[in-house]
Amino acid sequence: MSALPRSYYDRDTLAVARDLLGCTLVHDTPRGRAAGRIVEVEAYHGEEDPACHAAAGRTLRTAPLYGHPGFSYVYLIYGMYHCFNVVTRGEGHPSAVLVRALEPVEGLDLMRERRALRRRGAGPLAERDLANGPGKLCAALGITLEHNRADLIHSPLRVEAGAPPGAVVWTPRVGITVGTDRFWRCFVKDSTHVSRSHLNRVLAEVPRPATV
DNA sequence: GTACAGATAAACT
DNA sequence: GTTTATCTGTACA
Repeated sequence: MSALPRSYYDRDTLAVARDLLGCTLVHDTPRGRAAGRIVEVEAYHGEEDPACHAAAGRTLRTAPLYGHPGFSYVYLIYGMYHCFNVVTRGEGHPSAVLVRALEPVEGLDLMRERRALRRRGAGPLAERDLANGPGKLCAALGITLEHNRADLIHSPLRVEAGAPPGAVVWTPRVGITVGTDRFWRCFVKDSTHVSRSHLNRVLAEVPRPATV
C-alpha cells in the first residue's frame, strides 16, 4: 500500500474530509507500525471560518495551513494533547482536515503501551478507547509536534486508500465556541469508534454541505 | 449512564 | 497574562 498522492489533498476541503473516511492513517516507527481506519474528521476552512486557526491570520503556528497540501499540521492543545491535521487545497488557501478518530487496525499493543503512559491508575484500555478522539489517536500513533509540517506523501507518517464507508453523518464541529453553524464534522454512521458518542444522538444530521 | 474540575505548555496579545 | 479544534478521574444517578 502506498500513500495517497498530493493531488488527493489539493481539492475542496469538505470533499477531502469526506473521502478520508475509510482510509488508513499509518505511522511506521522503530518500535513498529501502528495504523487505524479513519472514522471521524472535521474540516477547517480558510480565514473566513471563525473556528479555523487561520482566522487569526498567518502566524508562526498557523504557517503550515498556508503551505502545500498533503503536509501535516500538528499542534499542542490544552498543554497536554496533540491534534493531527492534513493540509488541503493549494498554497495560500489555509485549510485542513482534523482527524478525530480511528478504528485501530494494526499495532494494537503498541497503541496500548503509548496510551497507557498518559494514564495514572486505571486498568487496561478497551480497543475502542485507544484512538476514539483527536488527542488519543495522536498518543496511540506517537504523533507529536516533531511531526508538524511532515510531508505525508514521503514520510513514515502517511494516509493510504481504504474501503469507502457506508453511510456518513455531518454535524457541527466539536469543542469550539464559534462557527458552530457549519456542519463540517463528518463521521461513519455505524462506527463504534467515533469520539464523544454521547453527543451524537442529539446533534442534527444534514446532507453533505455545499463545497467550499 | 451524565456532570464537573483540573491538568499543563505553546502561541499569541 | 490569556487562550486553547482534550482527556481523565471522581462523584452521583
